[in-house]
Amino acid sequence: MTPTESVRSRTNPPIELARSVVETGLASDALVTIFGDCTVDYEGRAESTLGPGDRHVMCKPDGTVLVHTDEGHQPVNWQPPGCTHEVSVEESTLTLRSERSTPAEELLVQFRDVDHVATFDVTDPEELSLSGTEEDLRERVLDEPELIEPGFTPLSTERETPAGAVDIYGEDANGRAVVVELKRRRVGPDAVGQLARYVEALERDLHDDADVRGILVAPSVTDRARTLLAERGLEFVSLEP
Amino acid sequence: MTPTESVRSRTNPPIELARSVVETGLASDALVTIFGDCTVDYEGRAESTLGPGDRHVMCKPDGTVLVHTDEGHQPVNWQPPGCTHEVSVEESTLTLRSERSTPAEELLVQFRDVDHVATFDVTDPEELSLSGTEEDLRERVLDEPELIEPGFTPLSTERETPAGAVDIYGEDANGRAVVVELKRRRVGPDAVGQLARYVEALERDLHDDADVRGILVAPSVTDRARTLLAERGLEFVSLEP
DNA sequence: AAATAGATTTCGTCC
DNA sequence: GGACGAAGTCTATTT
Repeated sequence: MTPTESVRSRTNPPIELARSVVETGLASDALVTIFGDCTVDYEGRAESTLGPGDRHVMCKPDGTVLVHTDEGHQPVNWQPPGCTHEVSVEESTLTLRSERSTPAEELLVQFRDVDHVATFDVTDPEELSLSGTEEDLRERVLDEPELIEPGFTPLSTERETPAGAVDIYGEDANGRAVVVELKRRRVGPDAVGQLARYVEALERDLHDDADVRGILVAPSVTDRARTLLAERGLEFVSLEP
Repeated sequence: MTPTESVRSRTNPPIELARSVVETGLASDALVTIFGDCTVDYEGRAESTLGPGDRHVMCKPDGTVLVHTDEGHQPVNWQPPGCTHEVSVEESTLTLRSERSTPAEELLVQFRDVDHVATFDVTDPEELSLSGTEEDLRERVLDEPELIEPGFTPLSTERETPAGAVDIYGEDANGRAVVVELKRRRVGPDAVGQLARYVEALERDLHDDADVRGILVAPSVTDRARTLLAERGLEFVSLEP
């Protein structure tokens, strides 16, 4: 793939040429971008309208659509992967329609002016290598169980309980059952509730009246979470990710 | 703003020209896009590396950076608003560096080949108008409290408890305190935990041994959530958004 | 397709 | 700036 094949772009294209470039790009599984003055309407899980303004629209070959303004990490409107796109010209307006079912959702972008159109053939063989996730934290604890406390012995990960899968299930130096809930960031009340559900479920599951220890492992906790931990008789171990 | 002023783009630009266009765009608060074969390295709350491949990079005037592959709604790498960008050419490699502090994070994009560069002046005076949110649901319930049950009387929204603010606080036909937790989608165990915390906190707050009803209002609940509701003595009312 | 929880979640709002 | 919860969250994994 030579560079001249990989990119086709036009600045201030006539509307019919813009449509043609976009249509060809979509049909050839290219990544297509359009910049111009447009309105955006969405209807599906919710509903939204967006009056005229300059936005950058990206259509990916997997059916994703992203509409970006000049601000924010998040697109102002979008369509998730798997949607089908359709481009047309209606009354001198370049129109992009993206739809999906389950749930039924439709995105409509109408360009009063198209300033720029480009299509890109994308070759990307690489996978992202990410570290510092909760899974990395789990592996570290399994390698060094004493990070939780001396004598802690992991027995299984993803142990199933009626309340869901526990991050790490094990026992302490005294043979008491221990549920460990890992978080890579500072935690609030939600994580305490999660841990409490696991502990409750496991106590019933074991149905031998043996109480189960619950340990929340995270860099830190909020005040309210700390209070909840105390109320529920749960413990906290500080561990940086 | 005429179209010729709003877009400056180059396909297969010489590397030094690419740098110049990007730098000028960043300096003039334009939205800048680069497409080419690049590697991406991130270090901050987590760490990641991404080997060479074709990606679309967008720099927004608010300091956002988005790196998109040909798949997925989410960028493969990014930097949130507020970052400072720096572009340079090092050993024939166009390099974009984006940094922020609190937390310290850095994104490094290095282009082995630049296929396309464009800068866009964005004029966008409009705000998104969105409906079908949880807030809309709350307003509907306040307008028609009988949607919860006959005789329900809302007393306040955002009522503060030691566990956080309750969506709707009110009383039933018998004058019993009611906590309503609203969700616009089908809910799982987390929402039940949230409601349970509010009910508990309120029962203590009122400290008159009067038990408090907790009602989860959502389109539907999962099986596990339904079980948890029963265990906690909480109720469910189905309401479409 | 549903369920469950993580995410470099981001975003808004309130304190 | 921290805390808390919503989001058209998305995404991966498992059932």
